[in-house]
Order: sequence, then structure tokens, then C-alpha cells
Amino acid sequence: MARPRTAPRTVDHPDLAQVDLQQVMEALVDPVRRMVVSQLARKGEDMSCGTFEAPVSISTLTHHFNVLREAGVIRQYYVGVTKMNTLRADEMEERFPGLLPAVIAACAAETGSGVD
Amino acid sequence: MARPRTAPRTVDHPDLAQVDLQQVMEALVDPVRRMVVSQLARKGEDMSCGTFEAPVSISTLTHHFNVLREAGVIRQYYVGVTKMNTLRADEMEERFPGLLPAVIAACAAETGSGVD
DNA sequence: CCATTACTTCGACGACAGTCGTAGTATAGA
DNA sequence: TCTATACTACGACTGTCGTCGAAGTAATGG
Repeated sequence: MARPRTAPRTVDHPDLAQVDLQQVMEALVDPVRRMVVSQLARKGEDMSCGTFEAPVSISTLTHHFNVLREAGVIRQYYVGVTKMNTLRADEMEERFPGLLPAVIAACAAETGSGVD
Repeated sequence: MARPRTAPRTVDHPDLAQVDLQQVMEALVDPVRRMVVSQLARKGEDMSCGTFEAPVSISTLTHHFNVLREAGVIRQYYVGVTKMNTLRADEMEERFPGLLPAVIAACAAETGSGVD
């Protein structure tokens, strides 16, 4: 019989018009979340939740993905049992011009050069 | 006789090279501190601590100025009994290109339009 | 139907940031 | 020398955020 006795898993995303600067700043102030954004930007393609490098547990990482998604920074969707992540770069650019690129560039500059 | 039995009040500022993104993000994530930065950018000239509008007490405001200064966002200097504040915009631009302007623009966009 | 994989939810805990009022300090002026 | 002004330093309090592990849920494959 039909297997899907529940609807396919969906994810809610805010319209960027209803996201304010405070929310985005709070999302981007956490170093782990910036690592996520940075890796996403660096890779240039969608990544599943399990493929990120971060010095925290899986459940904590889930929390960080939620914060980023609710701030409109990333978009998430399921592919089978895995959850994919994408930067909402274009939309963010329209809403907060220059902000995300500046942060990403700063991340890259810090992790790229041998600062430590 | 010579009155200055103490050296004139001075203020310490970090070299921007030794300020990291985390510190700047933490400085800019607080809405009161963004108000300070925003007013400084809007005014376009140095402002004394007492001339800022913020919904907090004076002592709290002092704390916010300290955070901004230690993050390299503002420069402070005494003029008699008042303390002046100025944005380190050019230096910040060199250290974290685009970051401060993006935040300032976002602040202006939010406070400018009748969002609430 | 069952096991596995991949992620989520929950509750608890610890740390720390923002806030205040009070008391203190440096400068200017009388 | 004394007072007023403008800001600072300190200690206390509070709320919130990041963190974890354990238990839960949904899809996939056998």
C-alpha cells in the first residue's frame, strides 16, 4: 500500500522581509554558525547537515542550523533521510546588501591566513 | 604651581590588526551599540558620550563605549571633562572590508523606514 | 516488519552579557 | 580650595545562549 502515511518532511523559512538586522547579527555572531556559513560559501554547493566540520555535538549543530534558518541565512530541504543546506545569498543581498559577503570574506581571511 | 599632578587622561586603543572578527561581531550585535555606531555615522562628526540617545543608563552606556573601543570600532579622546567618540571607519574598512558600511546601511534602512 | 541512518526534541546545566545604582575620579570654573 | 560636571569602576542581579546526552521520529533498505 501507499507508504507515505505522513506528508513528506518540509521545512519552514521566513520571508526575508520579516527578518530584521538583529536576528541576522545574532545568527552570525556565533563562531560555529559562521563556520557553517563559511563552509557553505566556500563549497559553493548545497551540503547535508552531516558533512559540516564543527567542534560541537550533533544536537548542538541542529540548534545552530535552526538559528541560521530562522534568521533567513540558510535554506534547508530534505533529500530522503538527509537534510540539505543552502545559503540564501541572493535574498540576503537584497535585504542587507553587502553584509553576508563581508562576513564571509572576513571568515575566509581569518581561517585562510596563518593567524594562529 | 603646576596643577597637572596626574598625566592628562588618555585612552588605549587596539591596533586593528590584533582585533578579530569575533570581537567586532560581538560589538555590533548589541542594538544599543549599533545605535551608537549609527548615530556616529549619521552625524558624520565626533560626538561626546553625553550626546547619544540610548534607552539605557549612563553607566551602561559607558560599558558599551568600552566594548566598541576595545573592538576597534570607535576611537575616544578627552576634551576637558567630556569624552569624544569617533568611528574608526577607514581602519575598519581596511581590516574588514565592507562590514561596517553594511551594518550602518542596514541600521539606517531599519530606523529610516517606518517599520514599526 | 525490522534495523539502520540521519537528524530532532527535550531538559538540564553552566557561563556570561547587559543592566542598574552607588560610590569614585578627573577636569573646569568660581 | 570648593563645587559642579561628566564620565568610570564596582558589585549584584537576571535572563539568555550554547552545550550536552538521551530519547524520539522519519525515511530507507533488507
